[in-house]
Amino acid sequence: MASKETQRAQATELLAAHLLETGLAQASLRQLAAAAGISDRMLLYYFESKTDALMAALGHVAGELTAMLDTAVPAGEALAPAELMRVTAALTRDAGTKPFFRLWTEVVAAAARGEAPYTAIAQAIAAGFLGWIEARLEGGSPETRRATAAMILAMVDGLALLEICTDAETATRAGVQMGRLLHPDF
Amino acid sequence: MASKETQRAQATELLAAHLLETGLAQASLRQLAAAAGISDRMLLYYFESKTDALMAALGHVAGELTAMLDTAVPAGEALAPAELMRVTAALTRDAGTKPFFRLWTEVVAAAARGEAPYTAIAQAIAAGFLGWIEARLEGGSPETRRATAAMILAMVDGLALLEICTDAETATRAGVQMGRLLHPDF
DNA sequence: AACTTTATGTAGCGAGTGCTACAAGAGAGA
DNA sequence: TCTCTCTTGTAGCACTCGCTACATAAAGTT
Repeated sequence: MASKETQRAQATELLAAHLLETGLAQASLRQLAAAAGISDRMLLYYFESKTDALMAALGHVAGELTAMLDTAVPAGEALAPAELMRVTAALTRDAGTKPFFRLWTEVVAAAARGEAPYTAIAQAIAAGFLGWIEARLEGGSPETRRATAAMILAMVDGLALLEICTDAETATRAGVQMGRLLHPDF
Repeated sequence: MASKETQRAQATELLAAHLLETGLAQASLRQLAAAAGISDRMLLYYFESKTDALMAALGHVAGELTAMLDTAVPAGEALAPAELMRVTAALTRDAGTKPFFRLWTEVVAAAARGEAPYTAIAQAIAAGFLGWIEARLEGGSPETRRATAAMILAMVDGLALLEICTDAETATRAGVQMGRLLHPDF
């Protein structure tokens, strides 16, 4: 018989996969439990609350995404702003990372609504993203790099939003146009 | 005694004000009714359904915002992409329009979750925004203008999102940095 | 074997959701 | 005045939500 920790870990992975697949809309206690192959009663046995379960699952998701991003652009590399923006924008459109950014958008959206657990989660993940981008920017003062990193994150988020309320092609063209309009050397 | 249409119109205005103030999170049938100063029973007498009421209220909000934007940049003017982006980014940060963009973000967010009424609403409003921007862009082919307009909308949305998951100052700096990195003449 | 701790199922609570059936009051036309 | 339609209140339905009380089964522990 597996221990509580083991089953919690396994449930976390299943929950993460379920969130990536179906989004936050299908995230009631009973739906999450079904996705993890257990009863809602047991979900609340492995986790303190629904919030606890969501935080564990979203943390797991964030870890997966970070690993993917690190593979695409290792920590040692440093790129010019325009170049890094092109790379990150392309990453956003990549089929492998798309579900992640879609889910990320939903988390920020929930934070926008002021739903309690998501506000903290969104801030934590955003801070992680900003750090990731900042570490891969070359040149400039720390302040400039931070501002540029924030700009890149805004653009990536904006493109993800655009894809929601228009269509994939419009978003792609917007990303390409963004690359064109940037100073290539900065 | 006021007619049904009159009371519906008055309720629409009150609902719009309530949505601008409190966001979509406080938009249950009973909460909306309370904001309009009527019973939920009457709300469903003036409107066919909650969806109907929301669409009317959000349509009213969109009309208000369009009027404000038209005042800031009249329909006749045409600006260079970098300049229009600066102007729109500044408009986003303006105290008067801020509640609108905050609500707009929530609507797109709900659309991202696949909540039925919001998907259509978000698409309609986004199309309106794109048209508004496109009409104020100078030069370039229609395709280029459309792509540039989409880019500007993505940027504005991205900055609004950034403000949610970081802070106002970071978002402001990102907007400023965006202006710096753009080709001034395009 | 007796006992304690851990794991799991059953059932349900109280609150909130969008929405509706029913009836009573109000106003207008005959 | 007598209908007849329009307006409004009361009450509640069927559902979902997160969560919990209670009981039992399994597994150590002594």
